Amino acid sequence: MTEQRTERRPTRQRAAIADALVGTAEFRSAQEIHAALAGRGERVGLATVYRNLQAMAGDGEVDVIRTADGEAVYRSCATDDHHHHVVCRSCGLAVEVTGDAVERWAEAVAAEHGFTAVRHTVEIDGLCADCAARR
Amino acid sequence: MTEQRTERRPTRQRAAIADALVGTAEFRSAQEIHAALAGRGERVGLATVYRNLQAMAGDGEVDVIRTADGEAVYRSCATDDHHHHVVCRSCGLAVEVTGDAVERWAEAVAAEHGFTAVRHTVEIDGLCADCAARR
DNA sequence: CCACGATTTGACAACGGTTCTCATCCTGAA
DNA sequence: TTCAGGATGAGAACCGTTGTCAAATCGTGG
Ligand SMILES: [Zn+2]
Ligand SMILES: [Zn+2]
Ligand SMILES: [Zn+2]
Ligand SMILES: [Zn+2]
Repeated sequence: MTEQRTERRPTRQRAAIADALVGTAEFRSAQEIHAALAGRGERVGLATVYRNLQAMAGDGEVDVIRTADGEAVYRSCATDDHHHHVVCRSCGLAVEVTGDAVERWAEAVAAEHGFTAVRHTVEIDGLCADCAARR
Repeated sequence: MTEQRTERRPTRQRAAIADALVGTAEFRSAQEIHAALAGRGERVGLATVYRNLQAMAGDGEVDVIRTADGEAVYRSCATDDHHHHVVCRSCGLAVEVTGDAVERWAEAVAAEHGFTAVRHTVEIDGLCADCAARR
């Protein structure tokens, strides 16, 4: 359960990928990040992007969720603490939210059925105010 | 927001697929279902399994969730009402759960940030009592 | 400053799940 | 029964992701 911060070596590529993630409020796929880096002149292999992204996700440096069609999208979190997201279906805008209520509910309902080592994923999506207005 | 029950034609294949889903408490992938049907002598094309499965999911007849590696797995729900699942990471056992607390929380936290047309997915996973004991 | 073992990278092949294509088969309605 | 259009199946196509392995890179000890 304890996140073991695997010792990893700092490289230009890793920094570039991390850079591409900061500042963007939306979730981005590995391929989008790869393209963004390429367009910016940063030469980074696609496999490297995938490798680093999942390494970062494993270390909890970034959040990763699955789109409806199964694609993995990443986002650098503002906080290290456990949290969830409300994502706009139209523009991708994502805000981070927390809620003890859900956390406790998840834990309780699982325990109630004899489950242990419980984890959970909660994703909320809708239309942000801007996109709703632009209708 | 209202699920429009698309008029679909009844076929032998559709029935077979629906059959393969009832009785099993675990989530199964399209390919597993296809294999199960084949082994049972039911000849159904893989594409057809995919098509029907997503059609049923669209109509809310079955639940669909994504495994960690992005594979879509389906399960016929015992109830038509909105609910969630607690799934065993080891054996796949799934129990259906509901909770007004989460529903309200999701709605509230989304509205709080200006989001509308809100939806959500909540998946809880852990080790069921049996699997935990079998350690 | 340099040599060396361990990591990391990158180009490309391979993979696996899902979707597309389209000729053929069925179904419900007339 | 006939007919128009939805449904099916076999296989190719798609596409995100992972594997391969030689070459480049990094930290370290000398
Ligand atoms: Zn938006
Ligand atoms: Zn949580
Ligand atoms: Zn179990
Ligand atoms: Zn719910």
